[in-house]
Amino acid sequence: MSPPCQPAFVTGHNHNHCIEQALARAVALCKQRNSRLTPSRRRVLELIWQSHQPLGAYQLLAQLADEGFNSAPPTVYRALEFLLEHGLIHRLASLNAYTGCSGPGTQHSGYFLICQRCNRVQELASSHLKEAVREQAAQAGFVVESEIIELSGCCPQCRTATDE
Amino acid sequence: MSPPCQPAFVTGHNHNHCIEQALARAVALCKQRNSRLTPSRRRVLELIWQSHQPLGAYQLLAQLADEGFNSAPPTVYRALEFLLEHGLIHRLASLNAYTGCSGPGTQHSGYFLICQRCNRVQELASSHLKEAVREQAAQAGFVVESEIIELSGCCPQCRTATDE
DNA sequence: GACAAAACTGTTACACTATTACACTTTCAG
DNA sequence: CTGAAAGTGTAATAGTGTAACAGTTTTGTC
Repeated sequence: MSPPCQPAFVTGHNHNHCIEQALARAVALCKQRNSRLTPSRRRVLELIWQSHQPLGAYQLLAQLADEGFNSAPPTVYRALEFLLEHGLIHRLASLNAYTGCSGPGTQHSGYFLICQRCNRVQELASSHLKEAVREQAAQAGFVVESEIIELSGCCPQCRTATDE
Repeated sequence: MSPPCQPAFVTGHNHNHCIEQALARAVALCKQRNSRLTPSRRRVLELIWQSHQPLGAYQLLAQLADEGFNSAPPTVYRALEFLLEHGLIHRLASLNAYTGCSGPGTQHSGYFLICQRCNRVQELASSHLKEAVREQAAQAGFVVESEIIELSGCCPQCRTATDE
């Protein structure tokens, strides 16, 4: 499997690589699982990967409509459901929006950094953080089944931009 | 100021204490800040504190309507906005619902344990977790301004219940 | 290939969550 | 008392997500 996508908050980040890799991984994963990456599902995934700025369901819907796809809400929600189930995208609860998963295939919760200036999102893969979370929950006798960790703030690029 | 509310996932938890304390703290805080805890604001806070199960805006609205309050959406959203601003409640992004803040006055982000069996929510106040979060973000050059941490799973009481 | 089951898609309608805008009333400081 | 600020009432609407059902395509099996 190809390597994980480059982090969003990296200078010199070539986003075409992200898109290509994300699509290649999705095709491989679906083949491996005998799942069908149909045209509308594939297109939704592509649209989500067009940038690291998460898109809402109705933004996706509008773009699909422009391209001649069916444009009723269930179309996009079904595609999103499929992509979520296969771990190809994540839903950001704080934004009601969807972003590409940077490391599908490996089972993981998403930890997200959300820049409030440029709206880009970067996924963290921190086993350290995961341990801290589980530990705190365990102290309360709680068994964690799913986690939402979304950190909003200012990314390094926007920080240097506002420093000037 | 009275001590923080007892955690939700505690056996022998007397919830009347939670309600009384929450209201007393709210009154004190608003007095101290010259803010007005008007009847509708106060009633919304009470309704939210009726249990540790978070309530949606329209659930609150329905209860207000039953009691003869004005029952248009802005009524409850304004009350929620006020209570959020004063740190008296939290919004759970994963549920679109609102829950009482167990330690208002002290500035803090909320970390939440959400039981998927009984729907009760307990707030964590973990400086350890907070540090881990900031540290991970800092490694990516990111400055955190607000955090959403919501852990869903099974609380200790529901765990022992299902073990039997 | 024929067939039935499963998966996928199209369509309509609707439920739930939240906000805007504007008029009106109450409260409070000077 | 009076003007400004804060709070409330009301109607309309925007944004997000689901339910239900019919029709089509794909897939596995004989």
